[in-house]
Amino acid sequence: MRYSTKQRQEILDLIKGHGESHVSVETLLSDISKKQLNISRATLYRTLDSLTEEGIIKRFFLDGKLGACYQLCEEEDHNHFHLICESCGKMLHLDCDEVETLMGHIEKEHNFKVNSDRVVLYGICEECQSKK
Amino acid sequence: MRYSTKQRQEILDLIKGHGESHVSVETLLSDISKKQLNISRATLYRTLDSLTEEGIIKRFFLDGKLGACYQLCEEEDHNHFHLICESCGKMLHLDCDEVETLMGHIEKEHNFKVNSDRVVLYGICEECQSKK
DNA sequence: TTATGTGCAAAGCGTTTGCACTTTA
DNA sequence: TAAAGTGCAAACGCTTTGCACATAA
Repeated sequence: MRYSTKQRQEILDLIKGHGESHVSVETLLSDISKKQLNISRATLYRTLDSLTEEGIIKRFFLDGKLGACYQLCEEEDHNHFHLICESCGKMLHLDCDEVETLMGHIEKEHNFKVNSDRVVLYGICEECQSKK
Repeated sequence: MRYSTKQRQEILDLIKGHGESHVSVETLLSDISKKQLNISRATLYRTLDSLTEEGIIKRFFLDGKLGACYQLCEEEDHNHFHLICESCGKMLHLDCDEVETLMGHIEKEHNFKVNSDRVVLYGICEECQSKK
């Protein structure tokens, strides 16, 4: 049985506060100190682990960036990919027929069952393209 | 100017020995000790860094797996994605029209320029599917 | 011979853990 | 009050770095 503690609730709120985008542990620690919450590093890590195990948040790593990032899991009733801008770090959702087509193709023709939840396409977003 | 040393050559050979698949630092260290090569950890890490900077190999992280993995960069004359099996770790190449279609779609309709080199789709390969 | 690479050991840094204490249900 | 969570500090594991020595060009 899992207890609902103040720390757990506050950590989840912090992550929710970042909406759809990912948060690093570093950011969470700085959020914690800014808001003067009493949450130790150990509790933060332990809570992130259990939230991940429970499927409430998910963990991933950005190439070139040290340390894990987390974000809320979404209700998935259909496949979609994520786009992450290599320049600004922004995350976008890619949720269209072409994704379904590719997934279907890979499953049928390549006999590989893709876990779309984990698919991240890196690149450069519109804004960052026009900046240069 | 970059020197061509015995260690550098041996490290590159080890990576080449793994062909298209990725190698962890841990694996390289065990290769080194098996073959009784005189290469220190520090040199390994420094060499991996410089090979990465030079674009000869590339580094990436697998979710859930601690530590970096490396693999040879390929000559890319066309876009392709990688498939990595979450169960056995095997890497496959996905190089077909559907990838081109999706890339074109994302670029035109979503104004996002995908770096296909970094795209990894995780899932379960044919063999591992039939094992269960 | 001088710029670059190497080895060693120590330090760095994100993360985990042991243990005593606190809180939840 | 029993099971689960917390805080602290120490430990861990991967990676980086300072420094003296070795090697390539």
